[in-house]
Amino acid sequence: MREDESNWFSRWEEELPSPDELMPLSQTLITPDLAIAFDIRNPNPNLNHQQQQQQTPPPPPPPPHTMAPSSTEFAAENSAELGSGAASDEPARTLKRPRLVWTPQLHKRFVDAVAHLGIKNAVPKTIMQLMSVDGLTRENVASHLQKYRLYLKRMQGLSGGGGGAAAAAVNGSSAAASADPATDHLFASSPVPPHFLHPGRSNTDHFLPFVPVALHQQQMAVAAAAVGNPHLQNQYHRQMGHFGSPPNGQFEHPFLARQAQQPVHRMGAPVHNSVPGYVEDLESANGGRKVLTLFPTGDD
DNA sequence: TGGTAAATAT
DNA sequence: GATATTTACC
Repeated sequence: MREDESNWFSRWEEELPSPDELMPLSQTLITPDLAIAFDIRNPNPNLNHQQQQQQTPPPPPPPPHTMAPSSTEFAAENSAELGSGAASDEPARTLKRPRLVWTPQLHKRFVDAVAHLGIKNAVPKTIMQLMSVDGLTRENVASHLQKYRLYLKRMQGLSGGGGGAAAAAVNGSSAAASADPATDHLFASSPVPPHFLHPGRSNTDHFLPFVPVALHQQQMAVAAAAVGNPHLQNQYHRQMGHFGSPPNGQFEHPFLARQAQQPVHRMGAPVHNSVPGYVEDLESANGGRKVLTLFPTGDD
């Protein structure tokens, strides 16, 4: 196996949903009522296709190369409580964010970020910035990173330098050689850059021409399916203030993409196409729980 | 700020 | 009961 990085990029691009496939962020879904309810001053559906954040302060960890146009902003924002009289002032602040669900795709993004940064430079903050997922907190990433590292460790141990388990995991298909079925399921969703598994070597890992173990059709299929999934609609349902929610479970209000201030440029290369962000699905499960899903789980 | 461990939720 | 994610601490 010795492909070059271009492969990654290619794959990346392929896996990235095209602007057309993506749902035009929020605005479309924001009804006047919602706008008011959320105190949205500018539901302006016209000029909201561009990210206004063009700050490009030299990030400490220089991005290895350029990742595909990943300006996708998955929004991972929770809206304030409505009517429930909870915190109705400041939005996400000290409020309890809904549990974040790491979907295969979100995880993929994570892995990609880590891969491009290199394990060495992959720290929560940086990863978070690269991922550029709105609403994603450093804690979220740190937490996930912790787990991910654990997973990698397992892989190393299992593969024992061979690559069997690792390869299998990388393929993410038959997690037969995996350590934890459940854990692997998520992690296996995205390919694990080989160099992740073998430390030692050079220090500048973030440049290692890593090699996709085996990009099998399954992988592509999975990615494609996930990306091209028509379900990419951001139907964010949630319980409004009124508890008399219809049993059918209708979408109360769309989530609001919050183009917060991203101090760091996204991994996205100089892409001018304003790629609509991914969407999140915030489901208020059985009367109370709020789960934040930043991505449709179209994966296997 | 990053990493790890414990706590809690699902 | 196990796992996933969050929170607390170092």
